[in-house]
Amino acid sequence: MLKYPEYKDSGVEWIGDIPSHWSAWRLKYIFDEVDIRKGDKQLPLLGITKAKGIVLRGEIESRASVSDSYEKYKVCNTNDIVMNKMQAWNGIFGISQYHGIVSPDYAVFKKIIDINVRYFHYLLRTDLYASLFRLKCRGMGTAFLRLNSPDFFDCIGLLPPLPEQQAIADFLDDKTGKIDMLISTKRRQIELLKEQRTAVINQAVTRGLDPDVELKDSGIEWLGQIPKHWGIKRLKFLTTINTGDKDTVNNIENGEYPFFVRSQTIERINSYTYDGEAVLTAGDGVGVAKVFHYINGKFDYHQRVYKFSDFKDIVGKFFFHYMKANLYKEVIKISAKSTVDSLRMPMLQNFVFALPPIEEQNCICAYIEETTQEIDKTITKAQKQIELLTEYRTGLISEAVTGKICVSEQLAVNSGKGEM
DNA sequence: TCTAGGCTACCGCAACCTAC
DNA sequence: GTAGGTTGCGGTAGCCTAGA
Repeated sequence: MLKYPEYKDSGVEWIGDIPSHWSAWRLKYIFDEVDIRKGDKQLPLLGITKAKGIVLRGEIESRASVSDSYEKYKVCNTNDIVMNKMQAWNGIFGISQYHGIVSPDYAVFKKIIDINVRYFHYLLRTDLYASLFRLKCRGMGTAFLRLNSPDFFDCIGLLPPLPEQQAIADFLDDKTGKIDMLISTKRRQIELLKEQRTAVINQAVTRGLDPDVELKDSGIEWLGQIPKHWGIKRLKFLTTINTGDKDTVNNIENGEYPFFVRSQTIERINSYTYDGEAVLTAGDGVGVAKVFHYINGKFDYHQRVYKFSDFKDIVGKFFFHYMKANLYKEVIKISAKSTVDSLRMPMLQNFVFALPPIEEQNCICAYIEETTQEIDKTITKAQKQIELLTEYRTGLISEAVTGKICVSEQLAVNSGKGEM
């Protein structure tokens, strides 16, 4: 990366050196606050996210309520900078691409000198500025951290010559666009790998490993066809079902044994009520038919967690994979919409298993473990690549907007000659 | 007495509301 | 205008109680 030929002390400790031809101005000389309240329901309601900046509220998952009356909502125009006062310390700023309205708790700023707003979009969202805004926030030590407009105006903004602001914004649009595309490709790859993983397990536990095997109708709608030599058995003939007797509060930090509660998180405890091979699943809540654990050893479990153990004619691991792949299909049919659904014991006891001979079950489990291990490795690698790309993106933006790197050779040569 | 159905409390988050 | 209280929502977990 190129450097500028000459740097100077910015005079601001937290900024450090800046290119010698750049300026540092208080934000009050760059922006003014606009507070227009129109109450116009025709205008789109906007929100801000860390990832995307300003977006239509309908496009984001916001749990916040919306007031019946829009009288107090603030109007923002295209190219206005909008700040979520309560989240400014987290880099929640954005340049609006819309003419719309925002929450009364947001602040809307309009430029009062000729600047490139996209440059400031990048600058104000850096970790450097997020840290500064956090220090400036009122209400430290309380639940309410807010950056008020006077404290925002009091901050120093870096001001390269206008053509350079444009060049930095163009450079970052180009680079971050490419990085975002790469990240998006990696995310899609992870999604596909997860789908592949599910499909591999599903196929193996309901059709076996031989693609040419002769099939028969299972007689169960959601199960469809199964290999001709497989049997059908109900769960109650394959395992014993129990529930635990503990509550989540019984967990002990750094306890000796695993403690299975209703969520995916495995707590710790110093007691154990079972020692052996078992499969566990949440008995109610959102984890129903989604949260599964396989264990072979000592553990304890919650009063609303089902334990399946003492397997007969079925291998524990096969039971685990089969339940994880198929139980949800059955639970959906009986569940109410409430978040507190409960597995009905009769449904559970009569849940149908397509059952290969024990030897084949072992082969299927070995195949699943070998195949998913490879898929998991690829997923981990892709996740690591996303982390690295995200870090690179953050670093690149930070270095470009603070002048630590120069975005073009021409700028490096001409620096100092540009004008505001 | 035990199990499990169902209601409710609690928590975190984010925006709205209002007293000062 | 600001600070801090309130509200709504989704998720998690505790409590009460009817029925076996």
